[in-house]
Amino acid sequence: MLGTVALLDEAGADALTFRALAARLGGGVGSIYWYVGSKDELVGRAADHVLGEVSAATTLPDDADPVDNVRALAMAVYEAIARRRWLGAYLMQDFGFQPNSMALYDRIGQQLQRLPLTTRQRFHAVSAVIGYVVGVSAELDHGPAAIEEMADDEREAFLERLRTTWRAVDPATHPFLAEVTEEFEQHRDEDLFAAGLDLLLAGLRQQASAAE
Amino acid sequence: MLGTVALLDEAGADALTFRALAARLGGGVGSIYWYVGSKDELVGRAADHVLGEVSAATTLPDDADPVDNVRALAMAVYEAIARRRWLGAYLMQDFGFQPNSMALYDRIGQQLQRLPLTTRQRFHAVSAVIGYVVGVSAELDHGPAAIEEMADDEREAFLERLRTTWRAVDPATHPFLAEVTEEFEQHRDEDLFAAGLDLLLAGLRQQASAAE
DNA sequence: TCTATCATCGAACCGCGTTCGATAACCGAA
DNA sequence: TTCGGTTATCGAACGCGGTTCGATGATAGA
Repeated sequence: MLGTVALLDEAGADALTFRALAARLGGGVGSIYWYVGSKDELVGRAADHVLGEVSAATTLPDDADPVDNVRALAMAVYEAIARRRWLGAYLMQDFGFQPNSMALYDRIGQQLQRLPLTTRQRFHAVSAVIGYVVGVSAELDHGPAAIEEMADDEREAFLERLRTTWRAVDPATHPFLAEVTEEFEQHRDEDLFAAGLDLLLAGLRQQASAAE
Repeated sequence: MLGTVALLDEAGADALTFRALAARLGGGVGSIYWYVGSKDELVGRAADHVLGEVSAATTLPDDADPVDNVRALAMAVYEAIARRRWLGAYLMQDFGFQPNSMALYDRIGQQLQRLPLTTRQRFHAVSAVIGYVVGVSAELDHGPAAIEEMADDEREAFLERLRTTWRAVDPATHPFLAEVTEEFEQHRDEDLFAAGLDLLLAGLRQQASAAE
């Protein structure tokens, strides 16, 4: 009955208590502990499960540019985390310890094996990409990113407070904040993520081409 | 008495319960709530406080390369989070909402204002750097990074289990993992972080030079 | 039919953040 | 001096959530 995973995944998603989960399954609280040792392990498994799905749903053409393929994978993972915010926190915890996350690690690495890099450079690059993707995506889970879950008036109050804070900064002491205020108010998180990812990948491309 | 901040900061650090904190201060549990509305706010303030110290302790020469200066700031923040792991999680929550984190954001941005970039490019770059730094650093807090806190035998058992897991991967299905196993076992987290940061900054340099 | 493993259950435990009402200590005003 | 109100402190009690535990039923091989 590790359908628990799929259930927690699709149904109530996160913020799900053990008691609620047990009730939904029509089972007892203690039963869950026969299948899993702790809540962390449960959610960790669930996280790895959806990660497997994401990876499986992304096809990487052999004749495509390796870095483009890496980008495709990274964006897919980002979107998955953006859709299910709870993923981020748990991927941070144990990326590299669960089967599907290791598989994904390897899959990105395989793409880089087609580039003229040293083993160390590949190791660093893959770690950087995964660190960036997971880390930045996880930030969505906290702070302002929980905006969608707010009630309308609550959200409006929050945004208003945010705007007030930003407008209150002194252009003399914080010239850069003043410059990008407008950008900040209009930005889409996904574009931000993609732009940073492209910077990272540009650095990687440069490293690869430097070695011919 | 916001010396609470410094106390939680230096003394017990994280994993600190309200009751323990109150006891250490020789005060009552409820007293804390007169100064602060919630635990999140308390730790958030503490986080922003040390971030301010980190920024203040880092001098950026006006005649130095802007990107080098950004790198120096990023490394300083990384080291601070590496030293006090609890920082990462809280910086993720409210970076950009507290004074010192906003100031740091601006400070990085000011460096980029010396480069020939569009406002949007600067906005993306600063966000990417901060996202990378905070996100990747925060990953230290979870998972294997808590190694130092383990008892000796516990740590040894953990490392052994980790090695076993990695050695068990099939080179045929996971060729990349097989290639980097050795690198992984020898790596230092700080080098990993720096390597990824340098890739990101290389991409940024390229973007700047492309615009002359 | 007996027995041992598998599987389930939910009451109870425990630690946590948080709330609350009581209570001083201080201070300007009458 | 006295009084009302703000400032500041306290800790018992609440509610919630993960986890433990012993009991109990199912299932199957001997």
